[in-house]
Amino acid sequence: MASDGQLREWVSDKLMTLLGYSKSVVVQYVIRLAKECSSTGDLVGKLVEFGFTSSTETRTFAADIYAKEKVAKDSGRNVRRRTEEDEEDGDKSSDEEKERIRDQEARAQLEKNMRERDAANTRKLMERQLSKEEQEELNRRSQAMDKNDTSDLRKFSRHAYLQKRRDKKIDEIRDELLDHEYIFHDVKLTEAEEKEFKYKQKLYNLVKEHVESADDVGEYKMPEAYDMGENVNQEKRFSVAMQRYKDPEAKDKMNPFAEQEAWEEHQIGKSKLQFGSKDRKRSSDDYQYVFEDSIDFVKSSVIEGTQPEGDSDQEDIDAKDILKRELQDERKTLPIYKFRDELLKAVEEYQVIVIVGETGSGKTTQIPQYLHEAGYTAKGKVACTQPRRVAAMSVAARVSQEMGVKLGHEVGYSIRFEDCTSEKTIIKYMTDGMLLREFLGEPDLASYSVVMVDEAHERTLSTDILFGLVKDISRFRPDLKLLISSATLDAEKFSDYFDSAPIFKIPGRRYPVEIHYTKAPEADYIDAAIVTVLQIHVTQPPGDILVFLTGQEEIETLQAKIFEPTPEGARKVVLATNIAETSLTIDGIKYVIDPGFCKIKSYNPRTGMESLLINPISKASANQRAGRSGRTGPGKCFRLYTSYNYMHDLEDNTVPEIQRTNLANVVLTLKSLGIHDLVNFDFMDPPPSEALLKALEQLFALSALNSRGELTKTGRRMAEFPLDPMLSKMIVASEKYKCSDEVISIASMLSIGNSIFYRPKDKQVHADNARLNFHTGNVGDHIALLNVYNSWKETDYSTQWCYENYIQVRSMKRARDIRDQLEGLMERVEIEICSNASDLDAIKKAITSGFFHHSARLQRDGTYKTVKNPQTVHIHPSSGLAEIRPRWVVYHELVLTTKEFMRQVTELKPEWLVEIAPHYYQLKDVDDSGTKKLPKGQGRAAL
DNA sequence: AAGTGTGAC
Repeated sequence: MASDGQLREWVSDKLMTLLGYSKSVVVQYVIRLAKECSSTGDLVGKLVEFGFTSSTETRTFAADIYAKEKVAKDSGRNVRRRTEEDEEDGDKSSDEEKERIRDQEARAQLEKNMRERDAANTRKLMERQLSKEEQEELNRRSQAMDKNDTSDLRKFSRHAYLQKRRDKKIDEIRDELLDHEYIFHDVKLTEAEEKEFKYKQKLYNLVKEHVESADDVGEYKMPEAYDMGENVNQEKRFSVAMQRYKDPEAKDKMNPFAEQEAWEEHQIGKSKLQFGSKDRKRSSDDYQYVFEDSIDFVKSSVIEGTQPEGDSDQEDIDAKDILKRELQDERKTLPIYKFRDELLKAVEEYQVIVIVGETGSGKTTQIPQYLHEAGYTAKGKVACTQPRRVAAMSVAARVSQEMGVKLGHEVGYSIRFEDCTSEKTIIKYMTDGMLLREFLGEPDLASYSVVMVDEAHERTLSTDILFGLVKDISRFRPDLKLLISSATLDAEKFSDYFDSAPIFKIPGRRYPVEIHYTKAPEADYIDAAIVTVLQIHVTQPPGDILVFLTGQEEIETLQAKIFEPTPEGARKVVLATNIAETSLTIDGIKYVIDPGFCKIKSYNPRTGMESLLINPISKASANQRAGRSGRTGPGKCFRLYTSYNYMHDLEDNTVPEIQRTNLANVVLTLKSLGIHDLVNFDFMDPPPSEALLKALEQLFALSALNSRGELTKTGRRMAEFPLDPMLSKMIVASEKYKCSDEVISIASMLSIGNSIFYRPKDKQVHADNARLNFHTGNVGDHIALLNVYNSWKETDYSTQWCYENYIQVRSMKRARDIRDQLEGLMERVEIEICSNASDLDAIKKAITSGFFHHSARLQRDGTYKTVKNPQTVHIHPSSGLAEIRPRWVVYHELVLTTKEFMRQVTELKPEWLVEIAPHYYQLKDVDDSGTKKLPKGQGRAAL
């Protein structure tokens, strides 16, 4: 054992440089010191005397030792023994005992602190008026205390414990290393020992580095929630939507929609929960995993950037203080400005022009203004369609600013539920679906002089139909100018479709993107993605990573608050679905990882079944993804497939939606526009004729079309509703059953989809119970939805009520919007709104009038068989009737997931089918005589 | 006893 003098020297030489505490040798020594001291402060003084600096660490150290000394009575051991015993179980348990005592102390202290704070808050409350949020927080806290709910406290102390434990473990390693150095510094080690020592040293340095930087900037920190309250603030809403114009570098974008909050919180909660457990499971072998299993990438190509020369990237503007003149100057810096005159000349010369404008070229904001300046608005409005609502809004807002007019006056936008236009409006941004609706009221678009179909390459259902329609009217309206704007890849195709229309190219502002492919195909793309993320992290310069996955299940740990700025020096990894392909832009992304898959919905016209399956993406999609890395600087895209795969296995373009969807609604729309010959309608990519026939057949059965395929009065009324024809028919039929009030509520709820109820993983039982409340009496899922809507209405559309019943507020608000719209349309089709809530059969008959195609009958084996086009199906387990299994059911939709499921199911009396749809069902279809051998209680007698 | 790609009217 070293003398005190030696020890002192050793400590100052070795330990002080490392600012250590709890080194076992020193612990031993200091414990002796501590015994002589009467307080922590006293001990600190002694330590400083001894050679420690008077730092926070020293004070913490002193407090730690002092407390330990009070608890532990064992102080007589020498250095080596103690280190050895540390590894023994017996000592561990006593350590744990100490931890527990400390844990308890910490909890008691915290509880005390919280009570004190609570009391202080109460005093404050009496002194001043608190804000609503503060009051809520206070209430919540005091409630938690009242209920003696110590879960928060436990969490807190557990957290503190883990933190301490981590520090302790790090110290242990360091102690070992120091001991090693101290004892063996002049002893020759075996190779294995040497290796072990080196490994521990490396480990310690890594961990230390990590811990030190994590306290500062090394880790991504969850930002605080962005709270906007109940009422949507227009100014804020637009300020967010227009962020990209204000500051292309801005990284703190915020969530524009208040109602999104609850849902997001729920989602974040889910991901947090799962993150913990996943992390634990893997942590043991992660370290080696990274280095052993790396993926070889081949840099294969570079997508060239496009940066017009002399282009100062000054999009930085602040809407409030900047003069209009400066806005005008800025317009001139856009790549498109140089092509202004050329473009206007082309528009004058040709009726249809295909514009290839890359991102950032300014086409969407500038072209309509150029057209206005050139006088086209004198002859009629300029329409510009967008596939997304937010785009229509934000672009309109920007343009109105540039033109110095109020939004909604000369420049406006029109989207569902929101018409921000007036008689003055000459430039109108709108969603493509909205223009399609306008066709119904104005089949020649007489009030427009120019129609610009933007983002045409996205090939949404609406744009595809618009193509056919605008091409058609352009023949008898030579004064109507058409601009089709698209991405590079399929410009030729658009040109061909529009009778060889000239292609006008405008460069954008894009940085080059390096494309890397894997050398060999990867077996598991999720694993490959993880490895690639780590590889990028270790080998590549700073920049955030975007990973494209197919679904929520894969994402799980999605960081919902991706819009927050990345702390300096940290790297952010964003896991997203293809929502990040088009719908939102995340700044700071430098690396994209593209596993090459996405989920695609497809429709089988033969069975009428929809399915959502994982498919390989298209080349266009892959390039779109790659492009996401080159927005703010040169980027890199890592494709988790080989270049051979890319060249030979991927399709050029994603199959357009029109070829993989139920066309009933499309056909009804076209028919109501007077287009009879659908088979010869000029689709850019014609849908399968089978799908068209199926749609026609369906509409005929719904009596929307007569036997000659002409629109009937019912059909005309149905076309007024922006709904699936079966839902429209249900509404039209509700007139007869005098229950239109209930039926439009049901229709609104059904058209939301299956996002009404939610089941947090930790509260599934509660959520299921809450849901069952709406099913009282086994009324069926449709009536249950009605119950949900009406209950929500009774609570005056309460958000709190939604939380209590595990219902998504966002979906409910949407349902209310839709219902309001439907209510307005009822007047147009002259259906009186009348309520008949007590007669459930009447409501069910109205439902059956729309959905009689979707009937199924129970089989002996407990499965169901659809009545027409027999196929085996099952009631979806989320249905209230899943266990009841009525003999006859009508269902809303059929989805193929793990099985063929009927979603939203209601019991049906078979005679209704013959009564309501005699042209579709004969008595023999609903005859039960062939099923005599059914078990008791399910036989004929049940009828 | 299950499963939520993305839009739009």
